[in-house]
Amino acid sequence: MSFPSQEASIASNLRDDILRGHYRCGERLPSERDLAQRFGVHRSTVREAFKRLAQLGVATIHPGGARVAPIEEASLDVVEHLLALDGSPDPEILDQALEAMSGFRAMAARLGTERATIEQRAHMLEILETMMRTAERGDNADAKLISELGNCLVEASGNIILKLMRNGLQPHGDLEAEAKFMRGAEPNNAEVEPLLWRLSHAIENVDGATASEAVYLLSCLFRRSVREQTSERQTEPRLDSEPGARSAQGEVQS
Amino acid sequence: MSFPSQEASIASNLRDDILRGHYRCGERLPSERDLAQRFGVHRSTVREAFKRLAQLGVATIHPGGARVAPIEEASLDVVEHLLALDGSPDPEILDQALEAMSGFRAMAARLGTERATIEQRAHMLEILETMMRTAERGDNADAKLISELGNCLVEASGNIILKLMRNGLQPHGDLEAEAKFMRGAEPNNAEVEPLLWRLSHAIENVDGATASEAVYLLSCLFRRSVREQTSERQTEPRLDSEPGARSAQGEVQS
DNA sequence: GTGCCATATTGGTCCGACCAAATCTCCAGC
DNA sequence: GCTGGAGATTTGGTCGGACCAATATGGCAC
Repeated sequence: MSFPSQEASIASNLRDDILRGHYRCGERLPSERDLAQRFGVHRSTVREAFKRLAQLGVATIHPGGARVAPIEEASLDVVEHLLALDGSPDPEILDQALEAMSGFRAMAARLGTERATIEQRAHMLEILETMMRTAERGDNADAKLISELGNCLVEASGNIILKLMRNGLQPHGDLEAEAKFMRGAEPNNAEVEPLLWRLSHAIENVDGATASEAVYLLSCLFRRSVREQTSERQTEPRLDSEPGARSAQGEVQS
Repeated sequence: MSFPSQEASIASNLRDDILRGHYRCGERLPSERDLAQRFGVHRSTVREAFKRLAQLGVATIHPGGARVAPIEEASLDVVEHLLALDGSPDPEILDQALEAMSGFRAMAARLGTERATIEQRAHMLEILETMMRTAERGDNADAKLISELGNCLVEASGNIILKLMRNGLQPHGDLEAEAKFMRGAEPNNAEVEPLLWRLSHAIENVDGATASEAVYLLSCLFRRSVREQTSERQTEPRLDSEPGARSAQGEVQS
């Protein structure tokens, strides 16, 4: 609770409220003095939180009052918080994130494949081999592995902008973070294997276009699996992890 | 000068200094009190600037001092400022940005093509037709048009994450902003035309993979042209626009 | 109802202060 | 000479209060 500074926790509160839709876009949010009183802190602390929100792109500050910005104008960095909202992400947002991740990996595959060093190429093939073995055994593919492969590709691309994009999609370089959302994904091994094979060959042959296509399709298998699983879970009662989360102000959502 | 608040201008100063490499990564930057005195403002103003930098990901603040963060860990939002540094962007960064933009458009093309409404599809084809006419006339392709096409594709994808990524690559939704860097690009029309043709058909036939490939190659033509032009310009003295820019602290860059 | 002006409100900045944690300094002890 | 640690210093985090200019608001005159 006191781990992060008060400023940080206030910023998080406000950010999440905005992302949750508690304030309508364009609406003025409470004044600094008001919020300071409400949170029991000094106004300057709230101001610092506001600066964060402004830089995050979820609010704009002008004399007369701070207003909520349309989410389409926010920073990529909001994705992380969008997915972490209320403990478990909105299925629609999650699907779009996985879709974007698929496209992003495809992009990284193209550039990374064409520019990888010998060592990087070897590492990628190694990861693919692990995935193939997993598939052959009939086990579920590990989402972490494809995340890691994506990271290798980004690294191999040597493109700083790609790295920055990844930061937004997969904060803290945390493989787990994304894999968590894909836990339980069970893509069909019969579909996965030929793609792994195709990808390996593309990497060996420095064929960016083919690698891109294969990675995209591969990621899409995960995405589809997650989506199916999510829609299943939606009908039955939730009984998995995150006990006690979602106790906050609750489901306003308008 | 006074248009932005003091906080904003201080934040910009520090940000640019960091991006320029004035402070080495991991190095402690001056204390709030120190900077406050140096800029002639109160400490709280500097603090607010620091919060921005922290949210931008170019610095981390802990008790004991703020430190410069490795640029690979920054937010995508730094790209804008990286390109605007010293008036004219570093050729290497510019090339990477155009490369990322190419890959990004390819991603958008895939998703956008598959999901566009009739109207969106028509609009895209319209833009392509304009480009074709330009090419047939033998005129230089207009970078703005391909930017606009990219925006249509992003819009058509309906993917919020893609929109957020675009914000980072092409701030303010400003078509000009990116096109400015591509001014003078003269991709070979003989190479451009068949790609335009291919792309049109892919959009009509809702063929995401082909559209993606075509858009990528198309964007790469622009990129290549810009790169060639930049390397040319590097040898001869600059005599184009932006008079008086680049007078700042200059080329430290270590 | 409409237009305008006085007033309350809001953000921007400043001053000065205290605390806890981190950093640095410097001297004792090995 | 090197090391370790106690103490002084610095640093960020927060607070209280204050002034200004721009904005928003309410109410009054038309």
